Formats: sequence, C-alpha cells, structure tokens
Amino acid sequence: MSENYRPVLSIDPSRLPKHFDAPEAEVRWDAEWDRQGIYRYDPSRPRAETFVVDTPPPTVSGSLHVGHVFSYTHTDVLVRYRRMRGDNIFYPMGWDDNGLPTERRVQNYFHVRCDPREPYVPDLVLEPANAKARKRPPRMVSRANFIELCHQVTLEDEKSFMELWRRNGLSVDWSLEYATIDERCRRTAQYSFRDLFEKGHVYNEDAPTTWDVDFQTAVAQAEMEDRERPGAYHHIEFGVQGGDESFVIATTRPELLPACVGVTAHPDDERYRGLFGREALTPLFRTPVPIFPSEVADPEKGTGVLMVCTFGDATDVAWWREQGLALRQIVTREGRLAAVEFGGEDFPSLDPEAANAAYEQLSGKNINQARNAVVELLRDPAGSATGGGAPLVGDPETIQHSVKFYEKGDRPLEFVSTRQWFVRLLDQKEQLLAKGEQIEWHPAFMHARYRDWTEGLSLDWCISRQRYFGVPIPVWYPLDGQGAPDYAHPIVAEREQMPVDPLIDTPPGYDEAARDQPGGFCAESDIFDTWFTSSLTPQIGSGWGVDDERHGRLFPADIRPQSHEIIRTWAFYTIAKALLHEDTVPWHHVVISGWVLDPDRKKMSKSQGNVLTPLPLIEKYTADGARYWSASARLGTDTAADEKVFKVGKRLATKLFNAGKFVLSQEAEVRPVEAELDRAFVAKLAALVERATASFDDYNHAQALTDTETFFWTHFTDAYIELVKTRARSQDEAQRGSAVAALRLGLDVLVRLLAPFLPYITEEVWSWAFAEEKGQPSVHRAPWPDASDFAGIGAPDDPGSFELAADCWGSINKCKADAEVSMGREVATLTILACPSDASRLPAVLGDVLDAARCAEHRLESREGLDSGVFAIEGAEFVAREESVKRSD
RNA sequence: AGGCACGUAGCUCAGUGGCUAGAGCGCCGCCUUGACACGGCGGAGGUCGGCGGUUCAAUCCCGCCCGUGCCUACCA
Repeated sequence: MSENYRPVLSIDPSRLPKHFDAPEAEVRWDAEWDRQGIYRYDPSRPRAETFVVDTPPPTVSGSLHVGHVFSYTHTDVLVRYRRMRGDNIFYPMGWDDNGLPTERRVQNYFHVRCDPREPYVPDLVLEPANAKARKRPPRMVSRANFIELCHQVTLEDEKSFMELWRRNGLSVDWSLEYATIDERCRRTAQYSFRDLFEKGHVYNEDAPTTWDVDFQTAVAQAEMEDRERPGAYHHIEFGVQGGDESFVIATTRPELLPACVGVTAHPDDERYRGLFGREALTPLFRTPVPIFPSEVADPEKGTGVLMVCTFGDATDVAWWREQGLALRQIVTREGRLAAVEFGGEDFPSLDPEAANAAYEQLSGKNINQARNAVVELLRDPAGSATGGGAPLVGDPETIQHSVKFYEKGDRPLEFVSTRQWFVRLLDQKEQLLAKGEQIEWHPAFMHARYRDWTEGLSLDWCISRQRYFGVPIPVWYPLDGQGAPDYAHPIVAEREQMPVDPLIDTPPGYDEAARDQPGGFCAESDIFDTWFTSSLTPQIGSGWGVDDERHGRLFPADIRPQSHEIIRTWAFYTIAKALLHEDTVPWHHVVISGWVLDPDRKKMSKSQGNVLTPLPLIEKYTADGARYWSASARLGTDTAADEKVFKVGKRLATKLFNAGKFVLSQEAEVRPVEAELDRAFVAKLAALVERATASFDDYNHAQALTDTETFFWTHFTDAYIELVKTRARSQDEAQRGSAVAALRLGLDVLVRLLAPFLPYITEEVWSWAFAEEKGQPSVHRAPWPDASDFAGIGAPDDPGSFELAADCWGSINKCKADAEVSMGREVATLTILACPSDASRLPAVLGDVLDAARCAEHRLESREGLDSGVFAIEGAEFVAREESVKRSD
C-alpha cells in the first residue's frame, strides 16, 4: 500500500461466527442498549426537537398474541426513524391493568369472588386454583384482599409483556414505565374528575342505565356491541278501559308485560287514533296504562301499536322520560324478576288477586325462565283483559334480530335504574368533531370511524363501575339526620389529598367517626370506568397537574398509535378529555394499525382457537424476522400472520450478516469513489435514500422497507457486490480503493436504512467497524442517511451504466444457465452483441462485467435491431472445469 | 339499511392513466461452495372480481353489480 493513504478499518471474517446467532444477540444487544441508555428521553432539550409518543398501554391480563408485536412494531419503526433523524424521543410504556379483564382473570386464577362484606385477612397467600379446587364453590375474599390479588397477578403479567417488548426490540424508555392503577395514574384520574366537576362536565343521576346482569355493573355506550340472536314476536291482546275495544301489540319481550307502563302508536295511524288519551288494560295483570301517540312509532312494524315497559330498550327510556310514565322496575341487578305486589300504588291492578297469582309464577325467575312462564300464562283465556279468549294471539313468530350486549358479557344488557356518574358529552359533539378535524389520521380514511361514532353518540359517558379493582371515584356524600345520602351535594376530594380511597380516607371537614352515621358522611364505593384513566395517557406521560413546565413540553403528543377497533373508546375518550380539560387536541397524528388475521385470513379470536402467540414465532424466525413481518404491512391494513413473511425477514437478516462480513473484510486504502460503476451505484443509492426518507415522512414505513430491501437484495448483493468483487482485490490501488469505498458506503447506508426495521442485525453489523470508524457506538443513534453521505462523489458519466453492466452480466449468466454450467465457470472467450448505443456505452463498465463473468477474452459487436439493455451472447467457450479449478489455485 | 376499505400469479402482498403488470414464498430445471446452500442462476404461472362508461389509451378514473371484512344505525 502506498504511504499516503491509510487503510480502511477492515475486519477478519474468520473471527466472526459462520452463522448469526440471533437469540444470543437479541439478549446481548438488549442489555447493551439499556447500559448505553440510548432510548433515554432528555428533558433538557426543547419541544421542537422532541418527538412524543402516546403509547397504547396494553391490557396486561389479556393473552399475548401476535397482534401485540404487530402494532407496537409499527410504532417502534417510526420512533427509530425519528431518533435517527435526531429527535429527542419520549417513548414511555404503560400497562392497563385495572378493570374487568383483570378481575375476571383473578377470579379464575385463584377461584375466588369478591364480597365486600367479608373481613380483611392480613397476609393472605393463595395458590393458583387447581382442577379440584375449581369444583368447589369459589372462596369469598374481602375487597382489600381481592385488590391485593389483582395487584399480584398484574405484576406477573406486566413482567411477561415487558419481556416480550424487550425481545421484540421496542426502543421504549423503560424509566418512563407506568401502570394505570399505580399511584401516579390514580392521582391523574382523580385530578381529571375534580377538574371536570369544577367545570360542570360531570353529574350523578339515578336513571335507567345499561347494565350487565352477570358482572353487575353499568356499561357505557362504547363498550356495547350488537349480536344477532334468535327472538320471537309475541302478539298479545290488550283491552281498553271503559269500552269493549281491544288491540294486539307485538313484542319480543313478553316477560316485561308486568312492567308495562304505557301503549303507543303513530299519531296518523287510523287503526289506533281513537285510542289516544284513553287507558289500555294489560292482560294477566289488569294494569291500566295510558295510550299516547308518538312519531317514533312505526306503523309498518309489528302491529303498529306497542307496549312501553320499564325498560325494554332505549326507546322505552325515552318515552318514559317524555311522557312522565310510571316506573315499574321488575328486573333486578342480578337479572331476575323482583318480588312485587300488585294492587298497590306502584303496581296498580283492577284485579290484584289474579295479577299476584300470575306474577307468582314469574317472581324470582331469570329473564328466559320468566319469558317462558309468561307465554304459558298468556295461552290461558283466563288471563284475557277483554274476555275474548287467550291473550296470546297465534304462535310466537320467530325472528333473527340484533341485541345489545356488553362486549365482554354473555347475556343481553338490561336497563336498570341505578345511580351513576356521567361525563356530559352530548352537548360537546360539535367540538369533538372539530378536534377530530384538527388531527391527522393515518390512513386518512380512519377519520371516518371517529366521525361516525361521534355523530352517532346517543348517551353521555357513564364513568362509574360497580367493581373493585380500579381507580376510586374520589367522592363522599353527606348524610342527613335520617342517614340518607345527599347525592346532589357530593364532597369531592381536594387535589392535595389525591389519590384517595373514599372507603378508607376521610373527607375534608369530617372525622372518621362520622362515617356512615346520620349527619356524617358515606363513601362512594364505585370505581371509574377503566377508560376514564386510559383516556389520560398523554397527560399521565406529560405530568399534567404535577409538573406544568414538563406538561407544556410534552403535551399535546406527536403521535397516538392504536388499532382501529378502539377508535370509539380510547381515541374518542382521549380526545374528549383533552377537549374538556384544556380545549386542545391530545396529539397531532393518529397512526392506526390493522388487525392481524390468521394464516387463512380469518380474524384471530380466542373462541376460534386460532390465536398465535408471539414468542415461538420470534424464536423460530428471530426478532428481526418478526419485525420484518410487522413492518411489511401498511398502516390500517389487516394482515395475515403468514409465516412465509417471517421467513423472508429472517433471510434478509442473514443476508445482511453475510454481505456485511464480505464488505468489511475487504482490505484497501481509503480512496475516493471514482470508477464509473461505483459512481453509478452511489447515484442509485442516493436516490433510494431520498425515496425511503419521503416514505417515512409520509407515514409509509412499509414502502420504505420494500424499496430498501429490494435495493439491498437486487442492486447491492446480487449485482454490485458481484460486479466489483474482483476489483475490490485488484492490484490497482485507486481502482481497488474506489470499489471498497463504494462497497462500504453502500453497506453503511443500507444498514442505517434498515436499522428501524431490523435493530439487532443492523447493530451487529454496525458494531464490526462502523461504530468505531464513525464514533457512534449504536447504529440507532447514528444519523439517518442523507445527501451529506454522498458529498464529494461525482455523478456517473452515464446515468444508465449500472443497469447496463447488470443487464450485460445477466445475459452472460443466462448463457451459462442455458449451458448448465455454474455461474463461477471461467469463460475463455465470448462475443457480446449489443445495439449500437449500448455497444458504445458498455466499455466504461465492461471490465467489471467481464471480471464478474470470469471471462478472459471477448469481442463486443454492434448489432442493429437489438433493444437497449438486451445483449446476445454468442460463441461462448467455457474453460473445462478441472482446468478452471487448477487455474484458480 | 348507510358508510369505509379490500378483491392483481397456487399463497402472502406491491404497483402505475400508456413500454411485454411486479416481488417473495411455493413449483420446475440447473449450479456445489473463497460473504452467504439460511445461497446463486434460469423457467413456468395472471381475461389485474364482473358488466358498462370517460379517454387516443383503463388493472388504475366514474357508475352499477357480485364477493369479503369492518364501522355506524335499526332491532315493538
């Protein structure tokens, strides 16, 4: 080597393993990244340089499935890109641990139930229930013990999630970890309540509320779903007071007949016009109820006239309110028919004896049993309100209709009148929609989901839950002299007290001795809907109410990644909170991942048993392979968990390992990139960098991956490396230096372009030489490639010379394939025919082509009629194999 | 019922108002290795869901239809 040039920092490939040991590297790099603190948020840098992520806190009690690594990888890829662009990343991780899923898991895991009347047992230790224990009735534990068990289980679950995230290479700043039940989140949620209370956005009300009879808790509109269920129209004859007329209503809920409080039909319906203002008489119970007209009644549906009950559905609730009808709540919180007495003021009857006899058949039964029983009673002419035979007209007519369920529930929702806390949202629709407009949705069409939901909002947000493991509502109620609570004047905890548990803590101005005493106070025992806390994740991260300066620096966030099925819950509620608290958007961009489908493109669900767990896939295909699969999906696109794609990712990582080994083991002097082919390659590489960067900025990471991968495989490893392999070992130092410099630049840039997708293998390759050479220990802190990487390298004389060389070499390869000889076979001589233009351009790169083809002698002839880029190879004479082997020794 | 998205090679997916529509996997044939057989070269394989329309030109734009998924609504 000449004395003026120092050698490049090359590696000795024999010191590297033959194959990449991914599991070992994944553990090693994860620890190393932690040690270097490369994912740490730097609070000293300004907002403009900071990229704030509002990470979805996963429900830890749910099972781990590939959907988790899928969507979180999308976020991580974007975050890693922004980090390399120089942004100060704020990327926390939280766990959504409170709420029903955890309670249910704890109930199953230990085979316990919570009964608040049970005394607290200190230091209670329970073993996971075995099959035998499950056959016995569940053990009853106190509320405090139950909550302790919930904490115990969530801690374990959080650990397994964290291990998965780390293994998957999420570049989370683990010092920012939170859990939605921890003290900080409880405080933030209670601050939120107090702020909404002060602003007049929350209220409590005793009103009919959608209720799950199994979980025995109120359910919000966002947590309901429709399910198709078989049902039946029952035609039932009603009488009319003071006349011998009758009419027939149709209902799918005959068991609610004892709760009938009115009858209605459309005002223009000729059949029933004469009845308005009079009273109907129910069969069986002989209860007189008002008949009133309503525009909402559809003359086409059923018989056009219907009974109003408390409560069959939301329309019943509306009629009940508008008409000021009586309240006859017969369905209990347990989903059974309550014991009621006909003949009194609440349940009037013209024939109390018969009514009570009939109701006796229903009392205490569940909904289905009561329905069957009432139908039997209606078949008996004795129950008729008119004396005109059996009240049930004809046979029930079976239909298929959709019924509202709690999304986690097993029985239809009932409307039960209970006292609940609500956030007033119906008066905020316009503002909520306006905030949705200010946010950029990726992909844009997902905005429609938010708009549809917001426009269709029909109920205020019910935020109280009659459960145990959650953030307590920070409220007490004063008790009057008789010990009755004054719900109109709740005592809300002071901010300084928070977080409080009203069941333990005492309200300001009261002594603990006054608890549950007349003239004293009583605690609100309900907890918040888990979304009440989850909707504050941007504020939890920013320290809202705790550190205003920091909040100003981190709120609103830059991106909110999430999946599309929780737009109506998580996204919606978070927008609502930011609106009500600070009249702002919570983040500037929403990034929506699609769903993961099973390999047959069916939705994965536990009930179908087609859920794939991620760790075995990561172990089989490496973390980089799993990330490749995730990242190959565009935002918002539902994607099949296709193992073929994992495999491709693993192959890409392997290829990068080998290409890196080759490129970095080339020894040469540091020389400028000058050869025509090298400059042509660099020009293509620069174009790739521009495209990939534009794709990332356009929230299209999948395009960036495809382009980079294709370039890496097609142009770099299959073409460029092969074409310059010989020259990279040439005796001509300038030629050799140019080739090696371009090879190293190619590897350097491609490793950085792939780093967001394949963090492990890129870091591995980076560590061999670039880390030292560039003074940047981690590729994940290295600058994203840009024009400065190519400064000083001239444009090629002919912009097409790279393709020309690759095409010509490809033609020779095809010639070898046709002759069934190996690509490495030496060629004694051959003739290349090219169109006149190509023939004149080819010599600039022909030396590299002939080297790659191992061709000793050649002739280049111009031939009219050939297309550009098409080369005919004639008269090829291959060196005999034995001779070829001998020569190369 | 309304809305959104999707329908491209056997499979999973790219793609563009215009040259012969692409990739990977799978398949077939060949190559035995000096970065990589966890590889390379070559090949077969598509009426771009259907029918109309706009256009010199449509897989791409428009309309209708069919199919799939989701969202919203209705659900006496």
